[in-house]
Amino acid sequence: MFLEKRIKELREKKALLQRQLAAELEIDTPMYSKIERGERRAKREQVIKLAELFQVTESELLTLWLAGQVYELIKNEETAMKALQFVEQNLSNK
Amino acid sequence: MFLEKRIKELREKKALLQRQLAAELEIDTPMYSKIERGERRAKREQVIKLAELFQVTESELLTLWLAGQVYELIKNEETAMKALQFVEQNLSNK
DNA sequence: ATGGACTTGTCAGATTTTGGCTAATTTACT
DNA sequence: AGTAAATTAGCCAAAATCTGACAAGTCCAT
Repeated sequence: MFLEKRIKELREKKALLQRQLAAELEIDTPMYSKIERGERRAKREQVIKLAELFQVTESELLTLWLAGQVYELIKNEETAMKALQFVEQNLSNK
Repeated sequence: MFLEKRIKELREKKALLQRQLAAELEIDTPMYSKIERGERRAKREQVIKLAELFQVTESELLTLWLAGQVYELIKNEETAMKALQFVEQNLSNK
C-alpha cells in the first residue's frame, strides 16, 4: 500500500534484487516479494532494517508502515475520517 | 477506551443492567462486562445493536469503536501522529 | 531453451481471538 | 452483619488468523 510502493521504488533506484534484500532480512525471496506487494505485512524489525539498507530514516518507513495498517483497518468504514480525527484529537491532548 | 466509556455512561443514564444488555446482544454477562471495560472488543454488529438499544446514532458509536481500534494500533508508536495524518490526507483525495 | 528474477499457491505449525463457564468480588439493600 | 444481585476475574478449549517455508509457476532476456 504505502510502504510497499516506497520500498519498491527504493529498491529499484538502488538497483537491488529482491533476493539480496531477502537475504539481509533473513527471509526467503518469495516472502520478500509478498511484502513488497503487500500480500504479507513486514514486521517492525524488518522495516527498521530496510530503512538502514536503503539509507532513509526509520521514521519515514515506519510512518508508511503504520499508515498502511491504519488504512487497512478503516478503509471500508463510513466513519473512517471521523475516527481518525477523533484519535488525532485525543493524541494531541496527551 | 472510547466506546467503553460511552456505553457505560449510556447504560447508567438509562439505568440498565449489564445482564439486560448482554441478553439483548445474546452474550453472557461476563462477556458484556469485559466489553464495557475494554477487555474484549465488541463486534461491529454488537455496536450497531447497542446504538439501537441506547437510541443514539450508529455513527456515533461506530466512530468510537473504530477510533479505539486505531488508537490501540498506534498508541506506542513514535510516528503515530504522522501516520494518522498521512492516512487522512490520503483519504481525502479519494 | 536456458537461466535468473520474481510470483503464485499451498501447507502445517504457531499464535491470537473467541465464547462461555465457574468462581470470586463488590455493591446495595434490609 | 447478612444476603442476594451485579459485576469482575480467571480459565479453558475451539476457532480463526498469522507465519514461515517450500515447490512450482510465469515472465523476460539472452
